[in-house]
Amino acid sequence: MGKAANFQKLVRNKCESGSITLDNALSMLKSMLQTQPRPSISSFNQILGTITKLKHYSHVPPLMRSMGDAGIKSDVVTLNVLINCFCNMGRVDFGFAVLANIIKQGFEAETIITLSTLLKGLCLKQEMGDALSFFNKIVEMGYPCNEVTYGTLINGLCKSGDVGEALQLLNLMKKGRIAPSLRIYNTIIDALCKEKQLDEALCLFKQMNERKIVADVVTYSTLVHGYCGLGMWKEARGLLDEMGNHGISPNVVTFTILIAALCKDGKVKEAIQLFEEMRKRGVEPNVSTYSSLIHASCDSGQWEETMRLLEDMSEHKISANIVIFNSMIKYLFKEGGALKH
DNA sequence: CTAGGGTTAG
Repeated sequence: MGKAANFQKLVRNKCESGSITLDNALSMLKSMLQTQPRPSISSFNQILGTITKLKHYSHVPPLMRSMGDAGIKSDVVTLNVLINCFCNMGRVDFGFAVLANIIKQGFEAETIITLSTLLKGLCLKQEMGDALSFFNKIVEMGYPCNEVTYGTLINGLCKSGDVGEALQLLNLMKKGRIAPSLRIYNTIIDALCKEKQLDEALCLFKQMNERKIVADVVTYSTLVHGYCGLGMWKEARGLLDEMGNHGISPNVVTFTILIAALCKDGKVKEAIQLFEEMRKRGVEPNVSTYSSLIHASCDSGQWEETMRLLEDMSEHKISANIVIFNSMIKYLFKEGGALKH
């Protein structure tokens, strides 16, 4: 293997190690700028991509400027990383300016990645009208939208509260023979549940089965949340058992959804019961689980229970956070509660 | 090497 290929492999291994920090990446890139002969652009891309994954978006544009100063030529991948960073920094407008450069180099099959990235940028800014018309433009110009393109827009619509439009897009992609993935179904089911359109959500759940898409713990947890939101405890509990029959174990989030809902409805006793059940089943609670229980115990004036839960938390090496302290402070200052303790 | 989600607590 040649020296250059070896180097590229070294960079790749380092970036994929999962333990790389921003400083590692920056110093690696810095030394690469001084290396002769120049490492390939893909090695630079790899590092810029890593910095992006670490969410240090604002570092990328100046780094690319110093690469340009050092005479290193960007390729489409480099520019896509740059656009992605601009989008995540809320500067989708800068992203579109870079698009002009890419289009000057001619259209390529992978241009759809650039366009999908920009679509995400518009969604992040909650400019859904612009996002929809940009999507239509992409279609009009004949770019082959793929599952990710649809997924990006569907997620944006769901998060902005427009599930209706999201459902229309789901149908559109089916017409275009693009198979919706599990993540798309999970996104829409979650949005429907939050809008209390449980029937619609269950309809999609059924449709998933027909399409041989296997629901995961997120799908089930989302539906449990939906049932809880309507106070349908029996159904929520039933689904918890049903997922087990499908070989999917409820996790800490699934249990916390149910526990929180029971707490909110004043069913503290049942919540504690479920809390104990999850422990017996080997699922460890997290700070959100405790938060729900502590809030409920404060609300019902059961200070001893609150203290017991706090102790329990510290035994499990979980620190209380601002949410938990808020519940306790609220209790201590209301109705002279602080005087009693 | 570049694009999407990820369900929970006040």
